[in-house]
Amino acid sequence: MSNDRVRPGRHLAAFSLLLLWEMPDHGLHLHRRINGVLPDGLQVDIGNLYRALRDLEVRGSVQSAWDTEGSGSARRIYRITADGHDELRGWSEDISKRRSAFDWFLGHWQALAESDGNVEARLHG
Amino acid sequence: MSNDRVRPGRHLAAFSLLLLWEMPDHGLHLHRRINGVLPDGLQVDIGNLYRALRDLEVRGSVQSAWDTEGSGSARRIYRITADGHDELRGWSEDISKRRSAFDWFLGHWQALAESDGNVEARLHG
DNA sequence: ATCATATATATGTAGTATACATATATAGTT
DNA sequence: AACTATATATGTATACTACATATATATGAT
Repeated sequence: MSNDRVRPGRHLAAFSLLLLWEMPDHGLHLHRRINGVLPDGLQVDIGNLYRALRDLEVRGSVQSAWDTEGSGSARRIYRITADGHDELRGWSEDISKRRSAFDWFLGHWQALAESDGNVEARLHG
Repeated sequence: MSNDRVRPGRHLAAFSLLLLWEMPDHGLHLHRRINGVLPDGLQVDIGNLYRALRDLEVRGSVQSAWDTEGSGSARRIYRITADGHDELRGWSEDISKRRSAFDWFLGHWQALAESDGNVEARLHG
């Protein structure tokens, strides 16, 4: 449970769940929040975010309700569920592993680049 | 250049290039080396590795040659090229960004989990 | 009133990546 | 000759990403 949902690449779901835990939100604003924490080059596509949110709702990890209060177009507000917290725990384990792998990669890349003079050349050249 | 090849998910290419920089190798042995540095749950499929190596060769990032010396079946030995080093530099930038995003994710997840008592419950409960 | 723009939620689709299954050939062992 | 291990692949369904387009409502300008 929780972990059998975790598959490679689906980190849009992970970030969505985490930010919805911090605060329930609607798609477009969540999009700004996600892209606010992601670096350039990893920015999320709004269409894919809407799809990810619907998928999360289908599998019960979030619930949504229309919000017609206030001004502007109606917004669908998403909030995380108990199942969503389970899924999120699975994501944290998955992402922790990936970060370890990336640490290994970057450590070894730097070591090789330095021994090859590449980094020295770019830093001091 | 270098960076326009970097696309999400293709980290098999990144790890292959890095390990081939450390040492030229053939597919099956490279497979063992990659899985040796990757944690459980991120293990690489051998079929996908062979495909990744052919793709790398098509775009000029590695070169291969048959090795019929020694005992056993003939092996196709791959070695990284100058273009491969360029591609690898792009990967290191991409992976560095992803690690930052993962750092943010894990930091915030832990903070939320602690404030929610989840981690405390699992550690001391 | 009407036109343009912004907000908000979607769908269409091509290319790529991943997981899991299967195929083919050669070499070594009994 | 049969069996097993090594080595290199291909087949394929599903999923993810990027980029384009569609639809509806609300707001502001003229």
